[in-house]
Amino acid sequence: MLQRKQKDKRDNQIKTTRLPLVEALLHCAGIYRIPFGHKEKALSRLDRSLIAGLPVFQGIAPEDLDRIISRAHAQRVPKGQAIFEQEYEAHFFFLLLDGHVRVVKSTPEGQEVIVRYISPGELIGIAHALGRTTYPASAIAAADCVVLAWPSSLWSEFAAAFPNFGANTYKTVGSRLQDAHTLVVEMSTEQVDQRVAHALLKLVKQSGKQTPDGLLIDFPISRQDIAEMTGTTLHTVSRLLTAWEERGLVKSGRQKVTVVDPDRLLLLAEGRDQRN
Amino acid sequence: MLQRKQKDKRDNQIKTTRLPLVEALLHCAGIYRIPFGHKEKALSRLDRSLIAGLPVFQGIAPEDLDRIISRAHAQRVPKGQAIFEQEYEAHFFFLLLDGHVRVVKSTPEGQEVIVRYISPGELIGIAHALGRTTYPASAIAAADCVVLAWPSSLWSEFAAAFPNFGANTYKTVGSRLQDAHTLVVEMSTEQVDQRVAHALLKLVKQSGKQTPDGLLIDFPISRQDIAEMTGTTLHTVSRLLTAWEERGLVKSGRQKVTVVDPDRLLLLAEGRDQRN
DNA sequence: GGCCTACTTTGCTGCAGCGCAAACAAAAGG
DNA sequence: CCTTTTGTTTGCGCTGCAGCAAAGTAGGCC
Repeated sequence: MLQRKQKDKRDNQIKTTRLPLVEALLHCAGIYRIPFGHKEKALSRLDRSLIAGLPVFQGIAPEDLDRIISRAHAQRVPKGQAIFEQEYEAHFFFLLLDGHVRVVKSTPEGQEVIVRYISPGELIGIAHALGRTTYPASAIAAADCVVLAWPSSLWSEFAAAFPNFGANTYKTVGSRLQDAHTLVVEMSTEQVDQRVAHALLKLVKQSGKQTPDGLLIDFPISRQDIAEMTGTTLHTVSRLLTAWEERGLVKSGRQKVTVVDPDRLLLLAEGRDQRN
Repeated sequence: MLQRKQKDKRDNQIKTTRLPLVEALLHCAGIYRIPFGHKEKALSRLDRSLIAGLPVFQGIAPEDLDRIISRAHAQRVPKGQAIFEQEYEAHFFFLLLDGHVRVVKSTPEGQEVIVRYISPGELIGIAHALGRTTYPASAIAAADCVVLAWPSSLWSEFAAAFPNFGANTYKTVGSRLQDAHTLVVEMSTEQVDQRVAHALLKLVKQSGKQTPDGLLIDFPISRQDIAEMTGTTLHTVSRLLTAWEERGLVKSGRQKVTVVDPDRLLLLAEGRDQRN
């Protein structure tokens, strides 16, 4: 397909240095705050009752949930930093509380492919649930993030002690497998414009925020990112977006995309577009 | 990428009619045979002791294994027939005992993508382990097959009663997720020739049989099949194979591919090929 | 044996979209 | 405020590969 010469800019991920996990570990107990650069991030509202509502913890008794959460460490990850990196020993698994994360696989040649985006409430780094001891991909904070981290060794312990927890994470793995397969099908059968359209629609579905203009993708995303999701180049993505903007399908700016007309974009994604 | 006009020949899978599951159901007890067209297929050697050696049943007590196997029905599937079809209710899950199966996803437009090949000993149709009630893809016998079939309702029962069974199937799902992700990366970053080379190498690794000429892919596979694995057209695959045959990398005939020089093919797959 | 069907080969044409290059614009940082 | 960095736009040429067409070939089947 393409042969993007290494990763245009964003060379070698200089910014994404490995996180010292010691830093910013706050015990989850009652009300607390994590200082977050200029703004303070109040975690008080992300208490047990809220966490309990997440799909991962569905069907788990409150006291069990307490036991699970009490073993976690909260951690903040500034935009651009790695939560974990491909091929490293998977010492921890994570729950994203706030922010957005992109999961990236790098080829030996240094090209990068964005496998998926993670939204708050989802698990990441569950390498052990896949029967691995190393992370199969890197997780980079697409925006400032807050995560809960557990030592990986606890994963099997939790899964054994709380069958629902195991079942729920496996359900996650299952649906990710299906997503991956649809992606393969898209990559095999669709033209670039359809793939990009599909990618935008997925992003909007996953984290679209209603604005006067339309549905805004709620985290910074560059042309390069979209290119790495769809197996094309940032140039082509740029051209497509400007063309679509002229047609009133989307509206976009620096690291920002708003889908104005999802219906027509869907038509385009499915190749049932009248013009071109 | 491509835009293969529907599925060239092999129109609408006329041959892959749905199987009457009633037919050829033999209870797994002791030594038995399934008549198989011209040749008789002796299943006597596929008895418990052999089945017990499969990864799926690792760590399961012999008496539990008996209980599991006693609830299965053996079934033969002639080449070209579907074991199950996409979108149908997943009433059964299967264990492939003999033969080879291709897992195919069809797009609404009628294009088909081969998601993976299944070898003997692997599970298929485990929709319930993915949290689905319908099959996400079709499974077509690439050669005459023998499968064990269980009603899907038993899956959760087994997983609960025999933790190892559950864990092992989840491990399967996990590794399939990883395979799918590598496939996505390949589709995103590689040229057609690299993708085809990688596909051949995977097939050979999975079911290569040593022959005087080299490693033969041990089931009938057409140019069209390879094209559907790699997101290209049978024409391009044909051209590549003849070119490679001239260079002594492979040897191929009708529905038959032998990899003569896996090392040089790997170089090509990784784009470290000297010429072109 | 001979027909028919399914698979394969090969040439030619066209174009989607990549590679390269260069200018621009908006943040960030000092 | 100015400078630097990082993301975006746009033009142009080139090519990998799909699309089309048509002929050749191997098996299956009667």
